Amino acid sequence: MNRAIALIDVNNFYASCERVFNPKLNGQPVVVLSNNDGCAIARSAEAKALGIKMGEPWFKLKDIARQHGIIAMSSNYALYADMSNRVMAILSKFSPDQEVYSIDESFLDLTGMPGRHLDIAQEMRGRIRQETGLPVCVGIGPSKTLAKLANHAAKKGYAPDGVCDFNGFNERDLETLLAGIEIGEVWGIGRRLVPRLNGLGIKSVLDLKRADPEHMRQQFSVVMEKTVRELRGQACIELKEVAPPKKQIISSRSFGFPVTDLDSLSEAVSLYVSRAAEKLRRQESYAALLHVFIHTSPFGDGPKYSGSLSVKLPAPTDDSLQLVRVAMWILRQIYRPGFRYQKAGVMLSEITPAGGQQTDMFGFRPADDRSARRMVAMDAINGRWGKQTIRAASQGYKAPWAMRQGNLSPSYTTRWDEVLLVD
DNA sequence: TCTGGGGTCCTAGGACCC
DNA sequence: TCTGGGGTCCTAGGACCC
Repeated sequence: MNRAIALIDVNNFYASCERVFNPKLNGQPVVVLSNNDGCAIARSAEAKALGIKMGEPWFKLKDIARQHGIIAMSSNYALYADMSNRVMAILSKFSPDQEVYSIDESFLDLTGMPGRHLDIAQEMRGRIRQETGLPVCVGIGPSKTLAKLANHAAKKGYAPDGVCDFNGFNERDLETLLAGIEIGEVWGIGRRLVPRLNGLGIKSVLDLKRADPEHMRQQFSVVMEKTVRELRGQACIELKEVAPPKKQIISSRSFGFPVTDLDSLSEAVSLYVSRAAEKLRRQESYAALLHVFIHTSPFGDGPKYSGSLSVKLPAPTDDSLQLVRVAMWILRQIYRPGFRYQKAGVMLSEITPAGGQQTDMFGFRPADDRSARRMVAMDAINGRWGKQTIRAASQGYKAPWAMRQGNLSPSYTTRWDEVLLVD
């Protein structure tokens, strides 16, 4: 039996979330900006129609924004994460096999489900719209790559009502459709590969589908071979139903203003390490390698510097305080005075599951169990009383470098004091 | 003045070993 | 002067994704 994999994706997710709680934004061109209000990372359909590109710096858009009355919102990740959870929970009712692929996308395996898949997809759309207010599109196909492509087709209006099921197409119609889509739209074909493929005469998705998988593997890599096979309807990429633990954890931010002194950098790095360590403990892992980096802005004429260093830890750990200590040491090694730093960050890697390390023959951790108990207490207190209630002293309290958020929407769904009241 | 953040996988090439 | 061949492991960097 043909596989039927669905890809459900919220239209203009961040912009749509803002609209749910602020209907004045409906029909208006809306963009959501990245941290520091740096770049446009989400656009409503109206903003896209004005030619606003993904990732475009906001300061370059101010003129066109004024002309057309574009509304810019600072990103509100607490709100988007909460809305995402609601959408995913609704979708999970439609199939036992779900992969939450990103904050606004989910694969569902519908293979063998009774009833027309088009109807099931419409029911998903209806329930999500009704229960969250968010608009979604659904693409269905025999492989993940084709499901993604079907979703694209639905969004572009190749199929009616926001749903497209490639399994319901006959071969000729499907090929006609694929012949009209550029290869850059295919999942896994990015900026660099498009010109190389074009050079081989492969321009449309249909061309790529008709390429020889073996040959493509030789010319490119096994990834490309899988893409070609998936386009032919052969599922090569399985659904990942349980999210595997992260192999690396990054925490980094651009500063709201250039930072020059070691003290401020120390505060920032200390905060980032603590955040990364929290994520590490949440997935019950230890890290053995800590990497810290700082750099100046890559743009402009000012003097540029980029410093980074990795340190192998004496033993894998999940202890914020130990990690902060090492990070502070690294920072002192890579810091150079006289530069205007724009960004700092840390990365934890060589991650292994907790347990196993540092246990004696009876399965107990030796004396330094205090560290583990300290972290449990710290996470519990911060969970109860709010992030950063307890923290390393090196984090400081002022954070003058913190990011700018000029137009942040309230935390409608995650803070009692900001809940939207309707009368 | 102002340019995001967080991930994964694959490959090539060097180091090292026998 | 002459200087093999094959295997593994590791890392940096490139490509992609949202």
